[in-house]
Amino acid sequence: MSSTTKTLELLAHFSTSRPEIGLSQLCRLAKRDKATTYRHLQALEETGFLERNPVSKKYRLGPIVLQLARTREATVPRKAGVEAPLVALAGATGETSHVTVLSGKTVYALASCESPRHGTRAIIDIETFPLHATASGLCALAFGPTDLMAFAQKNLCGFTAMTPTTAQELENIVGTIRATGFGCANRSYEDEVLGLSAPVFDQTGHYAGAVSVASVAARFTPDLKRIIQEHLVIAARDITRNWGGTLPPQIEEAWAKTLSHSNTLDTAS
Amino acid sequence: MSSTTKTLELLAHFSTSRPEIGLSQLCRLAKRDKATTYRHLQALEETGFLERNPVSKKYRLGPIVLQLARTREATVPRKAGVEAPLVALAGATGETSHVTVLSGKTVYALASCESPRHGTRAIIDIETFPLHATASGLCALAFGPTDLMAFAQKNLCGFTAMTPTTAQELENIVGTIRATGFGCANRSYEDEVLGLSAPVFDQTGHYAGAVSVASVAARFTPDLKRIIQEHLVIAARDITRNWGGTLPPQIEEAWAKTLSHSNTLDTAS
DNA sequence: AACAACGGTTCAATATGCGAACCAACAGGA
DNA sequence: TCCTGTTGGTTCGCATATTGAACCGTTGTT
Repeated sequence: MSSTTKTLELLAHFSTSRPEIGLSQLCRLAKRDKATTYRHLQALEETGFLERNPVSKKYRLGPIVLQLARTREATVPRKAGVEAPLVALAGATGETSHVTVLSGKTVYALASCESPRHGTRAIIDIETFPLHATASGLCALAFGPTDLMAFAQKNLCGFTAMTPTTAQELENIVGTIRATGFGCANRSYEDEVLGLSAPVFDQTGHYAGAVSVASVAARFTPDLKRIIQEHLVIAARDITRNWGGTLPPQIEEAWAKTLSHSNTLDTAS
Repeated sequence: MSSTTKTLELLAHFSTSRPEIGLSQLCRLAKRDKATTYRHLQALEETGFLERNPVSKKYRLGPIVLQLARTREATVPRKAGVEAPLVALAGATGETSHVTVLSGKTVYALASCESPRHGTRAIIDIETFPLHATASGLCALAFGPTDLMAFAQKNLCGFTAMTPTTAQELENIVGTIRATGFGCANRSYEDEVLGLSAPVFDQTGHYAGAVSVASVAARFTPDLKRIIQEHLVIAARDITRNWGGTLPPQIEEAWAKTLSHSNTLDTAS
């Protein structure tokens, strides 16, 4: 791993829930040496990726990332095409909805939207999604580049008792997803959360990301599952269209087939 | 210069006007070795800062920057981004300084900062600034949305003898502001106050607001004007940067031109 | 076929990053 | 007051990761 990679990985520890980090704290989070981390922080500071909070002396993200984000969005307008379908999806299902994008071998959160319908709801506070344990990640394995599966199988860490930890388990799950057209992660990443997702495609015709609904497992029913799936289809179609892509016919067929007899499927599928 | 710094500097070459760059092209732009640049690009790609356009094979910014921007926006709201430059501006000019934002057709005060240097000083105690009579308002007319002028001309109320009250007067003033890059309101809102302002831009590339200095007219001199203008430029650059924006080149050009021969201009300009 | 430009790779030399150890400042607690 | 545990920051010798000239294979143009 290059020095640059290690440096840039430090930025992943900043989030809305932990927006400012001091040197020692970051060393613990990243499990790194203090001197090294300090030099890394200095490099990030002098390039504008981090700045110091003048009062707390801690480090926080710098203004340059706003600049880069604007360029990215101007280059690949993704975020703008997601807002409306996402709000509609959260409203229709009453559950937290989010969109992820696949870049290289990593699944990133792009946007998320909570529904106020229930007091308890799933919170999407991670930046990158494990391939084997989340609905979005499984969707990428099922419909994304074929070399992703081999990569995922090298890192089958268990998050809950339900997390698939063998290559065979994972293959089976992905096979089901290919057949149904919907990613499903039943308490495999967090104990109380059940995720459902549908793939989204871009103008190159490749898998681009997934739109997902994270439901509280305790209130999940076959009825809710069907409602979520129906609206996932709508959202996936909308977003795919907004991104200039088209849905492969086999995806549409899988969806149609799944929905036509979804009442006969149980929630564990 | 560290390896990481050199790597991160590569990202600066991506912009809305040049959103995708190939290896050789980037080597020329950055005046770097090809092998080195290639490794740098790989580091940026595996951390998600860059991704390959699957059709053109060129590099472009990755989705992770959107994530970082969201965190930054949540960490440092707009108001926080003006504090430090505003204090510096007030300190350097010895005059009351403030920042306004344009929202719809209204110019609001966002923050203000007084300097203790003089016993008499301008007090910014209004919440919204008239478009045709204040430096901030005139700045919005000169660099903001084009439909603002028509709106302003419908309400040319006179505050002092110097307030422009005809559409033609206002057009002339705004024309001067576009040419110089600085808003100027010479006793047109309050009898004893002369305001100078510079525009600030946000991540959308649009006019976002103005940073201004309100000076007591009686002690205004060409020397003070020049000092204020120089520090307005610094503050406008800083705030624009903190808000994730970039200054249009024509603004920078206008400033450079104005400052290069400001000693030949009188205070009434 | 010749040519140029492209992305990508090799390898010796050395610049660069590394981390244990160390400093100074600060903040409770006894 | 001392003691202890923080914090951010620095030093220095060693080892290795980084460097760039040169090279390679492919693609597209003339």
